[in-house]
Amino acid sequence: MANIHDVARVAGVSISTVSYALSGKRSIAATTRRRIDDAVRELDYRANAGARMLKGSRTNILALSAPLHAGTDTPAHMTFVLAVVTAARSFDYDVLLLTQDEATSGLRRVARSSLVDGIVLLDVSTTDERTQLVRELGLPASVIGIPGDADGLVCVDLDFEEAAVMAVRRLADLGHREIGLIGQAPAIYQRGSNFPPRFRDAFAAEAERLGLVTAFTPAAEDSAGVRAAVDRISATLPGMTGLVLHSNEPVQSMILELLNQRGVRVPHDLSVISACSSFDTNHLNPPLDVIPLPADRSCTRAIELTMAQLEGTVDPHVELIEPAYVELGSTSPQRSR
Amino acid sequence: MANIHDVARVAGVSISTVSYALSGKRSIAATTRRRIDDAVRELDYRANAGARMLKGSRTNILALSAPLHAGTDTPAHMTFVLAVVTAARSFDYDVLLLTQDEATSGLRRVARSSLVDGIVLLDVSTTDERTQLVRELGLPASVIGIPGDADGLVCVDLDFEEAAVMAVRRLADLGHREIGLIGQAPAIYQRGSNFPPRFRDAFAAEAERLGLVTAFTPAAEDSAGVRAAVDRISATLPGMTGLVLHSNEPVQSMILELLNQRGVRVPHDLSVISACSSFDTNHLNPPLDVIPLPADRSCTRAIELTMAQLEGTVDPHVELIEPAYVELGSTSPQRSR
DNA sequence: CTGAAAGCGCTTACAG
DNA sequence: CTGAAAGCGCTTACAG
Repeated sequence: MANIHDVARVAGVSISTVSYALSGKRSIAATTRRRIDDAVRELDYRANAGARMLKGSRTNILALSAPLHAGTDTPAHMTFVLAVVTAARSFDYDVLLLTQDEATSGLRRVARSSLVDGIVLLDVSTTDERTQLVRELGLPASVIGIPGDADGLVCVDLDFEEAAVMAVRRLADLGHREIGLIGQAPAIYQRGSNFPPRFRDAFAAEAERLGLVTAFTPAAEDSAGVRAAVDRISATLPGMTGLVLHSNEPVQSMILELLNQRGVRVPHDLSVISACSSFDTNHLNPPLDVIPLPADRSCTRAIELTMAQLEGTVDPHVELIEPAYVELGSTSPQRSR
Repeated sequence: MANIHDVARVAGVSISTVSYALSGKRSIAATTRRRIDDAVRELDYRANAGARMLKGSRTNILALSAPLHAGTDTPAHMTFVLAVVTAARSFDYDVLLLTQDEATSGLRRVARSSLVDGIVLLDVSTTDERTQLVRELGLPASVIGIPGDADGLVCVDLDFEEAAVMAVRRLADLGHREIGLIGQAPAIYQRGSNFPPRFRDAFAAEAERLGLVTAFTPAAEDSAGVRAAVDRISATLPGMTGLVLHSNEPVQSMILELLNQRGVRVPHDLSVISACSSFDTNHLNPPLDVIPLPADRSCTRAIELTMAQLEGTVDPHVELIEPAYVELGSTSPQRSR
């Protein structure tokens, strides 16, 4: 593999000039620059990563801790992983993938050996041992999601409360007075994932504030569980004319099919909103109004904040991403019944 | 961050002794070793990754090229990604995740800058530009899957042909004479993924060899597509008593529910086999006999072969993983009708 | 606008 | 069983 001395020799300059030409950190005569560029191309030169890390004190690598728990929506999870990589690359950073097995030991290892310049934490639970470790390590770090104790951390997440408020108001504005929420699998609410209860509680609070009648049920992810959830919520709230779905794609798809089988027309008989979904609700039948879970925005912001921490000091804080409402025709004004 | 000089000072030895004590590359007096271990613990020392890369000419990092195409079964894909990371870690290797956007440029970049010691390619298609690049780069590399031109490459994959043969023989042995295969989404067979046609063609060939009557249909992944597929195959082969499913979990689940709705009992009326599935078919209703797609074995083997390439020369070759048949009660002898 | 040189933190022959 | 020293390939003050 060609090194910087080879390039310098071919270009007829010193290695420092080569280095400066490539980093752009000082001005280089046009002709010199051309000779260097030619040599680089001729030799297919790229600066040795190890040498850059050692000397430059920047590794240009980020650690991504992305544990995949049972019950996690894998496609959504993957969307976040890819969004992190894409965002990191836009800052010329590569991403080292750390998994469940090594949740804390792996972070400690790559941090202590200066393999990475920063850390991104995915899928944090209310109590997550990784958060304490990140505080200890003192490395730039961003958390996607909000742990129970966010003290001293930089966190980014969709504003799930505001998303719930938005969904409730949309239905209320259309005249619906009895609205339901079908949520995630029951286990999720126990496991300590923090956004599902955040959404559920804000939903209930806003509905109460507006004087609406509500019902909530979780939904297990198989067809029996989905059917049971729909039965349960219909029984609890027979007059329900608005329904919010906070669940993964297969579950939402099954719910719509079930409604269809039972002759419930969307939105004629029931206005339905898909909340915090990371997939394209245009592919559902019918397409659902959606408040998207914007993985790209969360991840881009998390990477930006990590980069900012590398530069100067960014004070620890929680940054909530404003939700947006996308109309796709699955809600309509309440009809008199 | 403590460096090797700090450790040497605290332990009262030279840095070379520290280095050798940590690498185990020469014998160290027990008392010396203890002093070094204590110092390492006290200082929470880990060798600087950049310095090791530079001097040691090993980075202990592998690049994983894992493009996520439209139509890819994301949970299966994620299973492979995690299995690669786990296997790599067992050799003290970390994994750098490269995505679709940078399919070739990213590989070129990390290879030319000596950031990685080797490459693992996931989800290769019949014609895949990454394979030619890998040949060019001359870095240790393993391909999971089999590209059209495997020349000069080290490839690992489940023996899909043998899996198809196994499924057909199982049904034939039980006396079934008319058997069906429901495959992946139609787009998959066009896109150039190579295992779906491999499975389909071997299924047909073995059935013909045994004098069985067969029908094949792809299945789009929504409920309408699944229903259409089941209708199609029932119409083509009204006497069908054996059915093989080569599809993702939601599709297999929908098929079983559809059969149940139509009063088709498994295995009483229809023997069903789940083929090359990366999920737990015990969670289906009913649980299905399965020929697993063993992501862990493929990935472990791919990593082993990459490590072997790092050591000496491993000749390019294709390595097929023997399929296994797991009985879970979804097949039974054909009844006289 | 350019170059000579120090030094980042290791590993590993070489020497004893 | 241990140490002094070279050198991996860069980046970046320092100097002109």
